[in-house]
Amino acid sequence: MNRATRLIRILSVDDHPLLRSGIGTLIATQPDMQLVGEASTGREAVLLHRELNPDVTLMDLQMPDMNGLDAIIAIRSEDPTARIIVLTTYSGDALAQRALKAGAQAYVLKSLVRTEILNTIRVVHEGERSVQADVAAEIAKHTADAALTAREVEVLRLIASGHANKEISTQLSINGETTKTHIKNILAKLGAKDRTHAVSLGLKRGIISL
Amino acid sequence: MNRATRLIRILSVDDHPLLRSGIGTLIATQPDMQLVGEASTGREAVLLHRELNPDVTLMDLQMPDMNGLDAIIAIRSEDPTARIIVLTTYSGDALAQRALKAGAQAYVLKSLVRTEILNTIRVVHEGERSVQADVAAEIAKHTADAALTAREVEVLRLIASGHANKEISTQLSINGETTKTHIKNILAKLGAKDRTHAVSLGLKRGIISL
DNA sequence: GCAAACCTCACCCATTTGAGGGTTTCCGCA
DNA sequence: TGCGGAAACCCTCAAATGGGTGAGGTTTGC
Repeated sequence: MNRATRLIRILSVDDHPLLRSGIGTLIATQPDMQLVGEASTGREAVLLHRELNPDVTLMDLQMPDMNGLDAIIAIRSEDPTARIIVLTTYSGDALAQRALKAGAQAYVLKSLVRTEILNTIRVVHEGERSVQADVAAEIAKHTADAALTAREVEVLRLIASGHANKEISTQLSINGETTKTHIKNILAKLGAKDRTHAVSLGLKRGIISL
Repeated sequence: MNRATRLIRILSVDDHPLLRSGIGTLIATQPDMQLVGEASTGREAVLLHRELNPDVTLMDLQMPDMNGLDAIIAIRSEDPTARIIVLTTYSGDALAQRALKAGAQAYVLKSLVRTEILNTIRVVHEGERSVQADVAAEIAKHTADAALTAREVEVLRLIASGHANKEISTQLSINGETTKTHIKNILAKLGAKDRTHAVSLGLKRGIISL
């Protein structure tokens, strides 16, 4: 129970081996930290977390197989006390807000200098939430006006893939009119002129990704 | 002249400190390689390359201040024998082709396993052309059919911003029918179902950016 | 000097999209 | 238990989009 006598056990989740390696060496230089596992997909992360029960998990959001957000949800449902720090490339990422809502404790930009990442790990391990100040501001800017529902995000994703309304309706097993309703709501919420603009804004704000 | 007795001196250029760190530790494990410098912007890369004159440079394409492509052009104009390996996140990146044209020797995905990256460094250091040929062919697959003209890229960029055909026509001072023609050509070349899909593909292939 | 792109414009026509209104059902939460 | 949001469905109609096809004028490279 005494933190000073016990290493912070860390699980690192990222699909880029080079990045994981960077995190690994960073942690290796810290006397109070220990890397206990690495995962390259969300699915692996869930399994490893169950097995290792780390103190802190560093989680990328964009990954193949199972994305970071779903992984966070899965992990937190198994272990509501799990402490997870989201690592992401871009600020203004709408996924970040959802990740925090899903139970992540903090949100850190990958481009940050090492010391700030280490600080965040320690702060989160102490049990406090921590979100980068500028990131929080960036998120706040886009959350009040543009909070798409799960269904709308789904539709937006299909739009980005080039699907016509009919195809979207088929894929989601809903009526064509319903698809149009969703799209109208998406355009209104994002302040987009048309579907194409909506995709651009969605990408810019991290609501969807390529 | 004797390679076996001399370390491969490497310059690493990436705006993510964690990724640079990963590359650093990767190289540190290799007896025949040595990391001699790190840069986080294109501008820094040009200065450091001039100062250090490394054997091989690992260069990210997406960076603040000066992007990797411009950095490659600058470096190669100073030193036409410079060996540069492009590191990128996505395959099918149109920027990659331009980077090769600008004088880069190879093109490697960041998500590749470590050994393949190391192999590429060695091969490029040997000065073999085979890599470039292979990669060029690989990329040609994605770019031969999708070589948009300057005008078409301009139109695609405006589409991505959410502009309607009329607005595009006005901005470019061309007839509405001409705009339609350009868009038709864009859709055909990219193999896109509609303008929205074209934007997605354009982003994915690095033809345009947000 | 000619072929090959590229940019430009034109016309026809089917389909898709998006702006206006609506209604109903369900679910969580106060 | 009633309120609000989300999700589904319905209707009309003007505007925008995209496919097909052709055809001038320019620049560029062989």
